[in-house]
Amino acid sequence: MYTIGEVSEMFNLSIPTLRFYDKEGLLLDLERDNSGIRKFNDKTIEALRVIECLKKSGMQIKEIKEFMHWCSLGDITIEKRKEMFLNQKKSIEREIKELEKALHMINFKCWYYDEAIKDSTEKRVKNITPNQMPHEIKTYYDEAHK
Amino acid sequence: MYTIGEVSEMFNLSIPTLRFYDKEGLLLDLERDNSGIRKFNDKTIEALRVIECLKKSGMQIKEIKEFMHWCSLGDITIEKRKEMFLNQKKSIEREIKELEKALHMINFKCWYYDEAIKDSTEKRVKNITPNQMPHEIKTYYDEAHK
DNA sequence: TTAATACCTAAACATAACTTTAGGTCAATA
DNA sequence: TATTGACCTAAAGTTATGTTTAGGTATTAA
Repeated sequence: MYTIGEVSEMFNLSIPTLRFYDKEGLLLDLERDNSGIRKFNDKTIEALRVIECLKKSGMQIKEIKEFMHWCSLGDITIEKRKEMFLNQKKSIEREIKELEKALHMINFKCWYYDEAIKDSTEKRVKNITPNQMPHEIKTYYDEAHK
Repeated sequence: MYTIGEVSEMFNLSIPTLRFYDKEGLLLDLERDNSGIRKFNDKTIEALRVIECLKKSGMQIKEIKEFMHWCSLGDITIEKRKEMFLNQKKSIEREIKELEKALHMINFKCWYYDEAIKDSTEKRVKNITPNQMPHEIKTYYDEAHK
């Protein structure tokens, strides 16, 4: 059993944020003691791990809430939950691809500014055509401009 | 030269969003015709490509604005700009790693629900210990719970 | 000439996800 | 006994990133 302060440290989430998640219905298994103080057990901790993951993958709080609700309904929602994770998987994979595309542009820009720094000016590098670029830089450029 | 409507289609950004970017100082090279209508030239288009990339990589509008301002100051800001792209590169790489971590949890959950679906209940799979999991699933599990 | 279309502005509104504030409880310590 | 520290609530405030609204201009098509 953990207090809200301990959990706050464990997950690097502020205390108000944890209360907010509770209020929003993300922590369905959260217990309270006699005087109303939150007691986080292993189930809630595991829920927070899942929440962390779903948030990172771009899911909104109300969707996570819906998922938590499904969990509370038991075995009849197994297929729904599986489908949700499958969608989330696709969504993360798309996101990673997008980030890799952005990385290509960034790599191109890093090369570009390295060249500019050599000359102390953008003048020369600004006019380089794709065919004059080093091969792997051209690849970045083409990817970013396709 | 493109109109705002054309650019909106090209980048899949709404017309109000483009006007908003302009107002926020992201489109410094944007020209206007006599009657005040925006004319997007190749330089603005390229700026939008960079904006798209920086946004995808998690940068905020006011930081992008600052970068655009640096660009307008010319060669004296080359090093600053290089540094910014280098930081952004690190930031994207961190982000990709985070997403891959989330993907591990998701892959574990997909396996978990596949097993549960086979049984029509979570009862059995819920109690499987890491050592009883298929090897690659255990890897996901360990990664997600480390 | 009138009507449609594509543009313009300023300002208000919307939304998600928190954070801050103001006021209160409760148990342990000086 | 008084104070400190960790918790509680409800409600208001904040921030980023747009979107919507209301009212106006300019060009073209019927």
